[in-house]
Amino acid sequence: MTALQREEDPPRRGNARRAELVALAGRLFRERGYHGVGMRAIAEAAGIQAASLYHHFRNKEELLLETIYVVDRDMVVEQLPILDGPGTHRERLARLVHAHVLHIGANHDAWRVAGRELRALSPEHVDTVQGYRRGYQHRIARHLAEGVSAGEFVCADPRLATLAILDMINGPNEWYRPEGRLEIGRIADSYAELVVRQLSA
Amino acid sequence: MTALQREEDPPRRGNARRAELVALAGRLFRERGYHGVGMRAIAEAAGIQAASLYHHFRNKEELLLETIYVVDRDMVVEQLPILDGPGTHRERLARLVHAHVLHIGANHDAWRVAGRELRALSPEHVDTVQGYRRGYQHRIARHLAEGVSAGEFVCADPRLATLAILDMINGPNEWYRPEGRLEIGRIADSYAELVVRQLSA
DNA sequence: GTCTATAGGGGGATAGAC
DNA sequence: GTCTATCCCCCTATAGAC
Repeated sequence: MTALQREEDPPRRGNARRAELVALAGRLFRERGYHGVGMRAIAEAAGIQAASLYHHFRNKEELLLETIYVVDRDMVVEQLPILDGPGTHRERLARLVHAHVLHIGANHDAWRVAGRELRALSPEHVDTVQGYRRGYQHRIARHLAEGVSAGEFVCADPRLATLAILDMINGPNEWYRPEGRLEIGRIADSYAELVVRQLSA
Repeated sequence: MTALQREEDPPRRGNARRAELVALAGRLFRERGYHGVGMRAIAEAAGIQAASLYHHFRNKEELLLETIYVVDRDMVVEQLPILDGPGTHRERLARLVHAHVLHIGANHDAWRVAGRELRALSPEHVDTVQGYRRGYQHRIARHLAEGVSAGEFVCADPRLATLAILDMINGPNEWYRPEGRLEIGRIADSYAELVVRQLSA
């Protein structure tokens, strides 16, 4: 976890220009896919030449990596501690699901990219990101198992139920549109309710 | 629907070689992504030259289209009629979910590609495929609404619940491995149960 | 039905000036 | 920090022989 403070050699100084370029690339990656966007297109959107991007980033993959890290690190570092907070197992799970869906709504460029373009990373970076995802998943599975022991949940296979829940709550990542019928807060409410009901007798 | 009998000019004769090449390309697309596989790589895997592929297919996209059609047409034409069969609303829904998951297990190359590479198709082909998906989705939403009327289901928003269910039962597409811990039939059983429970009071 | 050869373009990335 | 110029590779697709 602390490895993330400086996971790569180049200094992660609070560079506004850099963050700006990452956000810009993230939007293009979401719209056209990582392999569908060239360095020339990213540069053009930023109003500079392709070669200038290499002053800010080692290579194209670094742009993708930074986009994906934002999402997956956030989920483990900021959302997951909800399960260690106060309340019953049901309440804590509902709170996590709610926060998870809101996070998708607030970061949908990066989420879409993280969901689709993982394999475009190098094997080592794929491993790192998958480590985060496994951490998130395992913590939830443990929460379900503990909820079963506490008599709050009914669930034959907590690991499988975790996969089912994660696939469900990650779903809005693919179909949520800010201008659509459903406001993200309402989706978050409904999903928290559906998940808890799924785990009740 | 009948448009699919001959949706493109070149005759869809029962060509074994053609089907073989589609299956081969589908596997590569799954492993490396559509844009990550070149015509040279597909040809090499088939033991021929890249130019020879253009005797069988107009272009690269046709290879992708054929892979995706198999999945999405099957679901509407072969699986969806389950909802018109005998049984209670709960039984029919459970049967559909079960069949859906088994279909993923039996066609996981094509499913993975259909799930990830839709946007690589031309806009017209995207529309056609999305038409199938909307048909599938709307029919399920109607089933849920009818189940509510019949007093079998509890559900505040059938359309949203349909999205939640579909995201959940499409999930194994991303993580199911034939050699993994869970046999596909067991996943299908569990998911049918989870879905029905989610819709019960 | 498969081949060789090639057209024509776009890809990521680098060198070195300013 | 951005530029111009350029390298080298791979891409899809076509022409035409066999």
